[in-house]
Amino acid sequence: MGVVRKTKHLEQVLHVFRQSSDALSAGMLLDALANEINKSTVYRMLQKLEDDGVIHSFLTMDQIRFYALCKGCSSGRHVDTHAHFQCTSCKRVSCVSEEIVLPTPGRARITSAQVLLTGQCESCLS
Amino acid sequence: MGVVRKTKHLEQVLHVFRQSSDALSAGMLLDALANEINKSTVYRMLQKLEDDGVIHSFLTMDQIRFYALCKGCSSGRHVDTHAHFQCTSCKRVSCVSEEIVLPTPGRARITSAQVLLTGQCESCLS
DNA sequence: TGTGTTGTCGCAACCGAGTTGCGTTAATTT
DNA sequence: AAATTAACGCAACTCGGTTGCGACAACACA
Repeated sequence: MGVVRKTKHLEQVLHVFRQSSDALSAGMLLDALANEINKSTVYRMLQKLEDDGVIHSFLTMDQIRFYALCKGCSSGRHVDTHAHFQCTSCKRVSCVSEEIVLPTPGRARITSAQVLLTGQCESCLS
Repeated sequence: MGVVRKTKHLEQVLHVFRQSSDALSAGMLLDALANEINKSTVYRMLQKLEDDGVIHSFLTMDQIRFYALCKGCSSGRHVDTHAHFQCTSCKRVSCVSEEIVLPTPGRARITSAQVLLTGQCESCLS
């Protein structure tokens, strides 16, 4: 499965991701595209891009899914133990480059991990 | 603010939490109470209990908020850098006791952190 | 023990992120 | 150029969670 056709809309979405250094939610994408693309189209596209490993997603405290075109992930193996940071003031979400050492509870087999830091970013503090 | 009256419902909810070693979602609580308590009452109670520091909450991969009456948190200071683990098979969520060392991105001020591990638990593996 | 205050409850309607079914449009194959 | 079918738009839907409001009951005080 995955993305098989290069449509105009796909290019637009990828362009928005490349422009932005932050992670984006579906709503932010829709706004950025000035509602040129239908809501369900955007959701379907994000889902496919994630299946293809082009982007990865995670949730913030207010239950909204964010998507990011992360450096480490796109080229080869998937780096999924990096953290994400959301500023409570400006709501922007960014990837934290540092790797994190995570514990393995009992004898469970961990397949994925997500770390979300919340607080105030540098520019909102000043 | 916070909980100021000891109602029958409050006792029931706290009892369910004490019985269970896992974290619970609002839906699970409603089921456990066999719908004796109204949905909005449960949500309002969970919100207040969280404000009071009696329980803490976090999100799982499928965007559902879970609540836990955690050991470290209830007595004195709030330990919020412990992880949570959800089994993809049985959907149960538990607290991971080990503390985690987290990075501080740039000059941001981190106020909270949540770590979610996903995988298969010991009993679902066997 | 009775009465007033007000926190809590149940109900029903609502909100918003995300999903789905289906008929149409357009990218790719031949 | 025609056929195929992935991707699209629309509208209706799902579901976790919220809200406004009138009714009820926990607590304080007499």
